[in-house]
Amino acid sequence: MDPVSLVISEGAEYFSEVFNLGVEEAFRLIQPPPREEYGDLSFPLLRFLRRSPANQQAVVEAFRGRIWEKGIKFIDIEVTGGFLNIRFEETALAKYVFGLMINGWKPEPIRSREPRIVVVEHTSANPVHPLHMGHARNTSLGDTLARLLAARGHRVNRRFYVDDVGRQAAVAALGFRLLSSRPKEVAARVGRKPDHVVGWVYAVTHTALDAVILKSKLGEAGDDERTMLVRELDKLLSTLARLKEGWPSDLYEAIVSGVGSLTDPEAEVSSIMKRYEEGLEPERSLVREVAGTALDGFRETLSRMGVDFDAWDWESDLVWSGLVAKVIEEARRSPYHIIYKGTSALDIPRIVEELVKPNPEYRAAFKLPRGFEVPPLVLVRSDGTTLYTTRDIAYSIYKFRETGADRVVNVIGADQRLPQLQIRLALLGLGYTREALNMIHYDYEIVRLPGRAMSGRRGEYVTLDEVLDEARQRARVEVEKRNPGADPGWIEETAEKIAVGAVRFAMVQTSASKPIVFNVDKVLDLKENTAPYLQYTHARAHSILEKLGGIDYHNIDYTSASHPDRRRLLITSLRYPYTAAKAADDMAPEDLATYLLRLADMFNSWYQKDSVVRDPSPGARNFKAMLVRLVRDVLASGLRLLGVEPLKRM
RNA sequence: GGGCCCGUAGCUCAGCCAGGAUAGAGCGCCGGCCUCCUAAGCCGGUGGUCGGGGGUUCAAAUCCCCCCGGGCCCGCCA
Repeated sequence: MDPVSLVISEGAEYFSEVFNLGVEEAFRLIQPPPREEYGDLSFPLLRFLRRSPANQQAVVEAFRGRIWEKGIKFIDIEVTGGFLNIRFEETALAKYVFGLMINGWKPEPIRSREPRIVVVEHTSANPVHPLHMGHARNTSLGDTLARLLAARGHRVNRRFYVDDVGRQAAVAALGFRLLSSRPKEVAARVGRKPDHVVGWVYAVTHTALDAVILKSKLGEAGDDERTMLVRELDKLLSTLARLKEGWPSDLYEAIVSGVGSLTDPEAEVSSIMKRYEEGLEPERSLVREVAGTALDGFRETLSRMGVDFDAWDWESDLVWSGLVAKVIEEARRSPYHIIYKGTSALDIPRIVEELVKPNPEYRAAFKLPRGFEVPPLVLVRSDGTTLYTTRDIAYSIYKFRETGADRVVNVIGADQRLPQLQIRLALLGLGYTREALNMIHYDYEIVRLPGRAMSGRRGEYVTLDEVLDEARQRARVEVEKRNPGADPGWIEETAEKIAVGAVRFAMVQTSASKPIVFNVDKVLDLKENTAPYLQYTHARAHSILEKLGGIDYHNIDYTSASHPDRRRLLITSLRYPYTAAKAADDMAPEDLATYLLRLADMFNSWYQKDSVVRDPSPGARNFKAMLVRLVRDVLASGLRLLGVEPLKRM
């Protein structure tokens, strides 16, 4: 372990013992001071020492002793302004670290002392339309979280929940039934990406369905209601007109007229849903194929994004295997089971009153809104089919059981906060206490189009595919400009890596709680965007080392470290293992992103005024080269955690 | 009607959860830097009633209360 990480780890342990707080909390409290002259690391002593001011010096001495024991003696510890400040003597620090590097050490996140099994469920888009920019945020966040946690030493299991049982899949299936040809055949005939084809069929079917239902309402509406309905209908018709454009008109007509000729369209959809849940043919094969076709498209896009899953969990399997029925059965026997509006439900309000409120630990864990009032959670529809929330209860249990997970992280939009909370409360009520307490809803705000949200059922979205393509095109122009005559294959590959990096970074760099209004130019302006900047900085560092050829390890002038810019770069680089570890603990990828940008700024600034290759002194040159290598290795490691490919040339 | 999230420089955001050390970046705008390690870069300048008002504290962008603005959620949809 490098000395900085070692001091931080020791410090966390020591402070946690002395001040009687959790190791993780102490770990988090060790921070870089706001101003450089205070030191390299700081700990807010005053806050704790106020209880016993007498032993301040004793604390410092004891801590110093502990660090010395570990062989780190090039360190200065003092207390100023209530903070314990730590400063490293840079010459010895550099010698120690470069020694590690020469022996093959590379900067990596500090590994957790308590490795856990963690499930990260993310993306889980309905298999009825392509992945759009809203999903891009989910995917980028989820995959980055998974990478971060894995690098921290946890055993991570990535899962995609295939939502094929609900109404949406049934609507898409109805569309294909009206086309009376198989989804894969339609996709092949149209010659577009399979998920885009499914998305179009779904949008046309859904919109046509809504139009038909609206028309029938129009007949029995009063005058006031009528004008509103007419306006609504106009909107649907113009949506249909938009959807018609650019697609084979016979397919369009087949769906629209097909929907129009249904005597009871609502019943048609319900019947597909019901028969699918029961596993009856031909619905069973049809819905599976519709979803499977969309999934083929997902996999293509996800693989471009560098995203992989350990498992694809089909919602229908949970139903067909009897797992959902078992949960419903357990619910029926539970003391919290009630009949609500004539059907089976869980009495969530009573679970809150009787289980959560009296228990401080639960109260903290569930963070109930103040005026929390939700109706009971209905488990089954009157027609016997299940509801999404019910199936998700079963799935939540399944995720823990299947993997032996200590913790399950669900990356799901903030709009689903309430249902997610309901599911956790239901689990608690059913006696799945451990699961309820260790299921985390990692919520993020949605990505909106200017003025409105993206809508799958109206086919109103910007797909991830088109954004990636557009980004690649823009990147290609830049790469060609800078590398005239380069191998076209290499150019294409590089442009793709820049495109993916730009998109992923853009989705992850602002904290998840902020809504993003999607702006193509914002994400794709490679100058303004910061992932290409980081890739560029990495390439720059790499090319210096290449130009240099090799480093003579026996001739390094360590006194070079005292130069302020180099010292700052050394210290900042060595904060990486800690920063990445903290980002993993806090599940805050944006912190890592910010750190990498700062480091790159520092490096580029130094680069401009302090040449490596042309330094006449071999000792200084070798020192700088090692420093460049350290920075490059940090950037490479950090970028990989964010799913951004570090480039050697661009 | 109730609840949750967001409001910091012209724009995009960090800092808030765990109150303290002179509020930070990027973009934009203005002015400079490529016979020299990749100018997707660097240097300098410009720019802030931290949405508003109270309160707690030795200390508030940060904690509490009220208000304003924007988004989301309160289904036998997902």
